[in-house]
Amino acid sequence: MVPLGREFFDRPVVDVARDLIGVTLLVDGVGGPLVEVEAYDRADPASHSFRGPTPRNAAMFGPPGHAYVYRIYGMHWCLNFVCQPGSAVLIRALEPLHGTPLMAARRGSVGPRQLCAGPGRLCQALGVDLTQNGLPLDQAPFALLPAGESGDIATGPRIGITKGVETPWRFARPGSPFLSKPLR
DNA sequence: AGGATGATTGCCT
DNA sequence: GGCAATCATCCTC
Repeated sequence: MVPLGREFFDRPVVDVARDLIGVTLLVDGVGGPLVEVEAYDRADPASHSFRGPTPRNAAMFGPPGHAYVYRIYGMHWCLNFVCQPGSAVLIRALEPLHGTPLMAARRGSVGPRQLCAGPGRLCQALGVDLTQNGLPLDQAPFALLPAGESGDIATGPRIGITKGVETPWRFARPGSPFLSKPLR
């Protein structure tokens, strides 16, 4: 198994995204196995990095294996894992397994499948905001635990974008009840 | 300096 | 299924 340090992330972003399915993400001990992610890279019109570095996307051009957090629609946070320069993996959904009472307290009264199904919901459940932007993923508050077994992985078009809509860079555990949207 | 937009979510019909 | 919320960012003038 490839260790989840810098060398894991210093690879083509699509390879990293695939390999992240099943990896357990914890933020201060709260989290679970990733079931849905998306890849974005420098040559991709849907990516924040497409038009080059700016203050907001600076972390995307920093070292691999760090967090890139940004605010979307003026109200939600989205968490990414930075790979090679200008590329990152958007963390879209995970299976709530560790610290679920704290997740529920943060998310309000929603069912277990709604705790971390979507990038904004996941950040709310795990307490992610701008204070984690740029932090290394191999140190507290983050922890990444290698996947146990590599099950099936489905691919499809990414969600919520208006450019690059055909690019099939969404990766998910097929049939998982914890996805933001179903994917075969 | 001004305005359109967004890697979303939840509430309404 | 449709649409409002809500505001920092970034493009255009």
